[in-house]
Amino acid sequence: MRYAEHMPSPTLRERKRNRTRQALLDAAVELFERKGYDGTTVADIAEAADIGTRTFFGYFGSKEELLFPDSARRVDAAVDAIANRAPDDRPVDVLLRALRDVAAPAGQPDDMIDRLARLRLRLIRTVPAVRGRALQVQLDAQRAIATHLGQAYPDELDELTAAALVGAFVGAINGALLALLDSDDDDADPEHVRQRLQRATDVALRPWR
Amino acid sequence: MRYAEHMPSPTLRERKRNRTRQALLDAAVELFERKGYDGTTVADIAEAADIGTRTFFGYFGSKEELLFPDSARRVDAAVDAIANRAPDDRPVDVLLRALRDVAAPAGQPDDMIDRLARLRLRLIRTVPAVRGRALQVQLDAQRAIATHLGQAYPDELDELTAAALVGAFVGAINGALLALLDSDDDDADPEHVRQRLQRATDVALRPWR
DNA sequence: TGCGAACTTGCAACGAGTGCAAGTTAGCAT
DNA sequence: ATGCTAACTTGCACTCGTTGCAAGTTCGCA
Repeated sequence: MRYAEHMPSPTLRERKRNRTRQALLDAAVELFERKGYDGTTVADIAEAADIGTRTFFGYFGSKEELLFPDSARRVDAAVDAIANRAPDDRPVDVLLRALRDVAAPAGQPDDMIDRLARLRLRLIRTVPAVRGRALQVQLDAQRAIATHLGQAYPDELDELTAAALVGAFVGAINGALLALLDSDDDDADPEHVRQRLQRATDVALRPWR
Repeated sequence: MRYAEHMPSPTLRERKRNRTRQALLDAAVELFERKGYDGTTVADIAEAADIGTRTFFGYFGSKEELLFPDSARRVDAAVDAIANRAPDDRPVDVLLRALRDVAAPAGQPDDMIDRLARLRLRLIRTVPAVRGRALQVQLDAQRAIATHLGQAYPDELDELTAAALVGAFVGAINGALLALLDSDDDDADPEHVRQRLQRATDVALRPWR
């Protein structure tokens, strides 16, 4: 598929680097949960991970980036989903599968990842800076997906239509999800929520099918 | 309609305040154009408007806010458009009119507003912080419109579906616009841009007609 | 065993944003 | 007019995110 270069961590340096990176993530999640996002400084996180404050920025470009550590991998997964389409797939089918991979990338369920996901969701709702960053990450993913989808169906989708299509789907899901989040009858039934979401986006996107 | 309280600027204080606010906006636009967004400090802007740096934050909550000075008015216009719908309008029709009002609020064309709009578009493309803020403003507008649209058609749209629908529309337009903007790099002619925007929304919204 | 590249770190600095306290000024009732 | 109050302005000191720079340290590899 193409993640061959991530599997073996051969060099010592690389292993150390990964360990430090993970330590930063763990420390950040723990501190954000305990003292809140704004109540936690980058210096706190660095100290908890036992590195110099300055060094933090060699690992993450900003404080917010800690909350979206795997955005690149997710986009890759979506792009792969487009590349590996079946010959008789329609653009909409491919897009739906790609979007599923962005939302929940393949891999064994991991406690720490789940914890991060929940934390992220809460912070997106409550911290403007985090919300802003989330929207930017989403936009980047959207752009990448649109480009690849357009290239996958050059005859049926010009660049513009591909971008509009992807925008509509992402926007619909995003809007529904947002509404769900701030009409706070929150996370009761994960399955029930999924169905409501499915129904809402189905109605909204019917014209595109 | 409901902007009665904005027309007369009776009190001296209020007039002065408006003047200072406008001076800040003018200074900001001029400086951003001349020295770039990141090359301009809040202190620069305050000095150019002849007020103390500290006072700036009594007028705008942040540097980015300077670029979205009328966001509240725009949302109001969209909400009004929903309230003043014709009895036989379909949700989609209403939504279209509301979105048109967000994009270009009614009022006589103003040079300074046009200049600001162009500057904003350029900075959204080039400055991440501005892009993030723009997305947040858009999201807020989306939320307000979805709520009111849902209330206007309580029988046909539940909150969730309304949110998904609005999200799909906005997402489609946004996606198309984005593609258009970063495919071609020109932005000079105001009329050319308008046509381009028209074409993008046409493509984006075709499926709904 | 070295040598160069990559990494770490402290320091100084800049800019956004905020709380506070002291001074001004406009609005308004008398 | 007079004076009281609320609103506004401002400087100061401070926190925090972020960056450039100039050491020093460590690793990979020939």
